[in-house]
Formats: sequence, structure tokens, C-alpha cells
Amino acid sequence: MRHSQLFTKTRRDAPSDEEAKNAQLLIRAGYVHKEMAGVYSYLPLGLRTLNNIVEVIRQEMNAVGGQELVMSALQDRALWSRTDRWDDNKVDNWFKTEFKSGGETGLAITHEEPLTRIMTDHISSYRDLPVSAYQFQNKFRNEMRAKSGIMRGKEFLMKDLYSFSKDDEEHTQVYTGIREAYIKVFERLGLGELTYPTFASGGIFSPFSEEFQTISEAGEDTIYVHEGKRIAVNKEVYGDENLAKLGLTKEELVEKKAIEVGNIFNLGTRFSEPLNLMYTAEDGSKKPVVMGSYGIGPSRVMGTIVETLSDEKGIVWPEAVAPFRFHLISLDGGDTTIASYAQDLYRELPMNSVLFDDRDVRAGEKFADSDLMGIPWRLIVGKDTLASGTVELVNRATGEVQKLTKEEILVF
RNA sequence: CGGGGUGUCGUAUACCGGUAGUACGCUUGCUUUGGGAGCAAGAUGACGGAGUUCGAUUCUCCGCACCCCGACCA
Repeated sequence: MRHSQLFTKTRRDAPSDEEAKNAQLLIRAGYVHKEMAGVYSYLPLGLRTLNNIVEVIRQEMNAVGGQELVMSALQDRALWSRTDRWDDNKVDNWFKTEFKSGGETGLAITHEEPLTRIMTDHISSYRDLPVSAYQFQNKFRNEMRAKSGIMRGKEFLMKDLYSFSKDDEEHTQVYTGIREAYIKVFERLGLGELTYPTFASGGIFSPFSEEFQTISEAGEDTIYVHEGKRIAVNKEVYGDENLAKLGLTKEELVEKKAIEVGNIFNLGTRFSEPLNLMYTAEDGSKKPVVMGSYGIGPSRVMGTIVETLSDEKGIVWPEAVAPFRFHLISLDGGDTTIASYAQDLYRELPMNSVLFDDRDVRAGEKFADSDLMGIPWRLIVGKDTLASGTVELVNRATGEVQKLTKEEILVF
């Protein structure tokens, strides 16, 4: 894409009403726009980035047998009443509204209920199990107080996968596979080093749930990390009794602030029983399906990457998520020979992999914008290029500079 | 939801009970062109409503919005 045609502009100053680094940088670089407290729109660069995160997650969910679907955001009051999650005294962050034709609806905070009901149409035998289904969808939560930029909003993108198994043993197998997939996801997204599977409070069906926590001072959670075992314990379950169950001692754990980028739960039959999701077992008996839920917030992951990997100059995207792989900068200063060299290179590189800064602005502004936007590889075409026949390739993360010929760049 | 705070050109900020200033951005022209250029000329602003006052952007009240701390976060 040509920068001259990109409608978003960068800014020097962060807005005064944003304190979170992720929001400051993403707004300055033109990735997102704040609509209201805790509500953000994703602009072209931001959407490309978010879509890349989504694609990594999608590939890993598909690899463990997840089947993608999309459910409605609008929820059926009667359905949620059956699991006792409609009442404001039970769940207090619904956005509720009314149909003109009468009756109430709400915007989905999560999707256990609708998917469980869908599955009652399709699961009837042990032969139908296990099955996993997932979606990417905006969730709505009427938070009292939004904070932390795009990391905790009232509307946010969520990947939610739900597993359906015939018994605890089968569920454990499925769960373990998805857990491994989560580890791969965070590795691919550039957060592997900083992200720890973390024991947290488990709810009704298991002593613990697992969260994926990324170490960051911007985090809202406090966790205790075992660096050798690469696991952690959330403060909410950090007690001697629990640590003993986990085979850990306080001496080997280090306290850290962290961002919860994913979580996985054993749901047992919490939803299948009230919603009557039953199957016929081998022996002919009817049994409730055993469920699990597995969430990752791609928009929160995007904020987390900015929080943890950016530097003084701006954002630093890992290659897997960057909106473009190359940022091609033409320092022609009106010199048509240099400009056309840059333009030829732009045309020869893979379509969609390059942001081409063809604007008629000074070098300093192009460099500053490029640092801010965080595209991994900067290609600089200038006077030297014509003399030496090479183009400068600069790594955004390390600043390392290489001089490559056009042929070398095309196979880079 | 409890407590605290803030609303000034597009953005960031300053000052003030009496003509609202600066920087960046924007428009026009000339120069400039490897780290956010220079000169010149422009355009653009007081959250909404009531009140106090000769006069309110400034003071008071109400509303709305936003921020921060806490609580909450399936």
C-alpha cells in the first residue's frame, strides 16, 4: 500500500485522556480511534494487525480440530434464565435493551448458552463426541470503569472456543491439546518468552482454572512465577494449601505484574445439564456432555504486544502480527531516478507485504513515522542506492542495518 | 458503584471577571530535502443549560463527557 493513499495520519502528541502506553502509541500511529471510554474502532493499520493475530489463533484452533462458526451478539433472555445468568444480581455487566416488538435482549458477554443450545440439535450419541467449536466475536461487557486502553474495554474481540466431550477423561485429552495450542499461539505472536500458564481460581468443577499471563508492568493481575518450570500462580490462589497441591513453595516463586491474555476452564456439566445437552452412551444410558471453554482476546493481545515490545520511539511488531512486513522508504527528494527505483521495488515485492512511503515529506518525518508504526523491516532507497546498487534493510527491533541488492531483497 | 479530578482551535498546552496566546497540524507562495526544515501570508477554539455580574471561557449550581484511585471483572 502507498502511504500517500493511507487516510490515517500519525501524530506527535498522545491524547491527554489516554494514560495507557498501548492506547497512546496505537492512537499516535493511527491504528485505532477512541470512540468513548473503553470503546475503540480499528483503523486500516489496526485491522490488518488484529486480523493477523486472529489468523494465527485460527490456524492453531483448526489444528486441534476446532470448527469455526459465528453466533449472534443478541441473546435470548429465556435461554440465559435457564442457567440463571440473566438476572442482574447474578451477572451485573450486561448491556440490556428491548425489542420494539416487546421483550428484552442483551448483548453477549460470552457464549456458553447459545452454543450449548445449538449443540443440542447436533449431538445425540457418544459417536458425535468430542467436538470443539469456536468463533471470533465482539463481546460486550458493561464495565463500571474501562481502563488500560484497548486491553479492557466495554466491547472487545474475543476468540471463544467450547469443547464438548463424553466424560472427564475425554475432556482432559481435549483440554490438554488446546492448552498446547495456546502455548503455540503465544509463541507465534511473539509473547512466548513472557507468557506463563498460570493457576487461578477454578470455579465449581476443578480446583484451578488456567490463565495465560504475560509479564508486564501494565498488567492488572499479580502472579507468582516459577521460571524454571515456566508456570505461575495467580495471587487469588496463592496460599500454602494450594501451593502444596501444586508442588510449589513460596521460596521458588517470584512476584510479577501480568496481563491475562487467555484462559481455559473446565465447565463440567454446568451448562449441559440445565440446557439438556445429553448424549446416549455406549451402554444406552443418557449422560450430560462435559464441556470446557477457552478464551483469547485478540484485541487485548494486540495491546499486550504494544505494552511489552515497544520502545521509546514507538511500536515494535513481531513479524507474525505486523500490518506489513516491509516499510519501503523513498528518500528521493524529488529525484525521479531514485523515486522510480523505489517504485519498481515496490511493484516487485509481494503485493500486500509493503507499506511504501511515497510521500513528499522529509526524511526525518518518514523515519519518525516508521519508528512509530513499528513495521519490522525498513527498506531505504536513497542516493546511495543508485551509486552502490544496494538498498538498506533496517531491523526495527534491533536497529541492525544490512545492504542488500534488489535480488537479495526479493528473496529475503 | 464510592472517592478525587479535568473539560480552551484538529492535537498538545498557556493566560485571564473586560481584545483568548503559543507549538504542531491545515491552506497559499518561495526555498529546502538521510532523522519530525526555513521564511512569509492565512483559516480555525472556551462541553451543554441555568444563575451571579454592567460584563462569564474564568465564579456558583445542574447536566453530560473524560481521566485517576478503589470496588467489580463468569
